[in-house]
Amino acid sequence: MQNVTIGDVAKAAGVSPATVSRVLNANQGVADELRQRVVAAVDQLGYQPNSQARSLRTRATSVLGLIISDITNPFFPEIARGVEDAAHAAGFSVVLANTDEDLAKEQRYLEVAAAERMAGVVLAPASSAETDIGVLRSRGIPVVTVDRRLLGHPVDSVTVDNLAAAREATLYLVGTGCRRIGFVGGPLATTTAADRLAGYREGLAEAGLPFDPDLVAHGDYRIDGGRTASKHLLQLSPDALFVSNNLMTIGAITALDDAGLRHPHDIALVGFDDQTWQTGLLPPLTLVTQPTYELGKRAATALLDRIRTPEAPPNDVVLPATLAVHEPRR
Amino acid sequence: MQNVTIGDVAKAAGVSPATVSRVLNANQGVADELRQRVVAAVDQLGYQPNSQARSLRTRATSVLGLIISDITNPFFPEIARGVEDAAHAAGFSVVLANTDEDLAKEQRYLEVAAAERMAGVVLAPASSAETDIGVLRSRGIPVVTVDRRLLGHPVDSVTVDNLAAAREATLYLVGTGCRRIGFVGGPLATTTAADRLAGYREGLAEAGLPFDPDLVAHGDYRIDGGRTASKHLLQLSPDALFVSNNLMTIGAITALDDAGLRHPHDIALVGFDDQTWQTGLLPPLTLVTQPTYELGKRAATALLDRIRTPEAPPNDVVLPATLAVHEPRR
DNA sequence: TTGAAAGCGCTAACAG
DNA sequence: CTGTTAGCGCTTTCAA
Repeated sequence: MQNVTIGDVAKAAGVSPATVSRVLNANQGVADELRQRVVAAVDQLGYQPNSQARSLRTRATSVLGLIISDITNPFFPEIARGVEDAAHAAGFSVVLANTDEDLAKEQRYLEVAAAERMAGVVLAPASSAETDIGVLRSRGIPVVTVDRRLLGHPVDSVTVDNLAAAREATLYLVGTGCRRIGFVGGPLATTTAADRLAGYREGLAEAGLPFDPDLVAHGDYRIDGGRTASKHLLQLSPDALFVSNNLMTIGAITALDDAGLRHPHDIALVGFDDQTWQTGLLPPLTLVTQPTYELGKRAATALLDRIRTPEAPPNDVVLPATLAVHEPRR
Repeated sequence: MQNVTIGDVAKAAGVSPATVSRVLNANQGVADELRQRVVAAVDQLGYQPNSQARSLRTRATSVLGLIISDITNPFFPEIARGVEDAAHAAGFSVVLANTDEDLAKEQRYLEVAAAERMAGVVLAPASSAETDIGVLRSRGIPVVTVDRRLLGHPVDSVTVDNLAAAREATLYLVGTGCRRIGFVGGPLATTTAADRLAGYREGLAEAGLPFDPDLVAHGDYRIDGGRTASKHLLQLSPDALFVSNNLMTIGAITALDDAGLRHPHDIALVGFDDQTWQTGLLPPLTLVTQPTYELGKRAATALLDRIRTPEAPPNDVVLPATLAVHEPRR
């Protein structure tokens, strides 16, 4: 029972291995009687095809890579879930890897993907310019970037309209009367950070407000970075803080707390990314909300499409991010 | 450049494939000169061994499975991260799968793990009694359960002392003066739910309080389940609610809100699992805190150990869960 | 419609 | 220390 091979099944069914293979892969015609004998033998022996051997022969695996910065960042589990659901529905497995925004680590995982001959990779690149997908490229392994784009390469991507969303959020704050809006940005190596900053600037411009570089501080998309950046900005007594990702929003809340400020009474606060903790807790927060699960799901389906038709022109899917206003009285 | 094989490298280095293999696998002695020629050829050609071929030959893969209920439940990303960090440090990749506590889905993923000849599986079983790891067993694929145990089979496990933690939390509530403590439990098919319930009962007994079955309601470890169960219990006007997992704690908070009750003023609330949202938000909550990352990491190392020494006796690692008291004034 | 045979890329005996 | 050879389990021509 240890290791049933196709040969064992063939013997048990009184046919050749080729016939078993044909039955298993729904190939050609196989006489009904033989087919039934094979099927019977398969589940009598509990046979499961060795996918290594199959891949070796067919030069195709059914494994996708999912390379993100950190599954521990609450933004990513939904993405991962979307990717997996789509992948598994198509008979693919997904291998997860965390880069921690580290280019070297990212590169190592790209190499693993190449060595494993993965069918394709969904990637949230650590850097829009420095991430190098050459290892995959040269082996014909397709890549779809998710959440972030890769500049300079024609790669499929599934992202959100960060610029529009940030612009809208900024205009919303202006609309509630804010004039000195501090912006907590992300690592500029990512397109999300760049786009959100651009949206903030556009919003300001559109409202006729000046852009003050001092009111911008960059964090690392993590709690502490958001806290530090916010603390810094709070010294300049802004009347609002627009924080450009989920974890940094938590950091900002902490910074407000540290400074003895309360939102929405003392200062306006707009964050990014709806999360579980939003439910019924804290004073509700106005947030830019992304269709996270959808992002992952679309990325996976785009990748699967690409695997089927490698030559189609690259495609950028851009989903809307919407502002969810949750401000009580001020 | 498309598909460099070991033969190409051998040719380029002027040696045999076997020698290249020996260099790559740090086998035996290879003369320094040859070794250098091989190394040079490898990175000149950008060669990466085909892991399918290697696995086929060696009958060993470097892929671990991680089968959990839902990566979207904030409890699991930390586990996943712990597993991955340990796995990657040992040169293994990890394939993620979500069962949604569905036995059929779980079974399918176990079969995938078998078909892929994974080196081992870290599993949070959907049911302590009904989950059947026979597919893996019969193929000699080791399993370590994490967070939950599997009853009736000698399987390695890495869990937390749920009983002790629940008992402690219950005693804590009694200590603050509570007498009618409602318990929101999880799906009894899981050992965590059973153990936590047992701990609650022990705590009650130890405090000399009666166990009232009416004060127990079971949810499904998800937000809505927690909300419904809490709502139900609140009708019996308990003076405390002890909620046995993270998502249901959020549901409970919502239920309190719905009922116009405020913790800690109107009712005591103790939850499970520290989470990001705990930081600086809501009125702080007393929580049973688990070493989640550690749980994942230990599970992976236990699995890797088991892969190395399949015959060692099964081992149950039990980590402590601690009560983090965060109650302001009432 | 079915079977025989070759070969995917690698490693492990076995010679030398 | 190195090369030759066989074969892991599968699919896919090619013949019959």
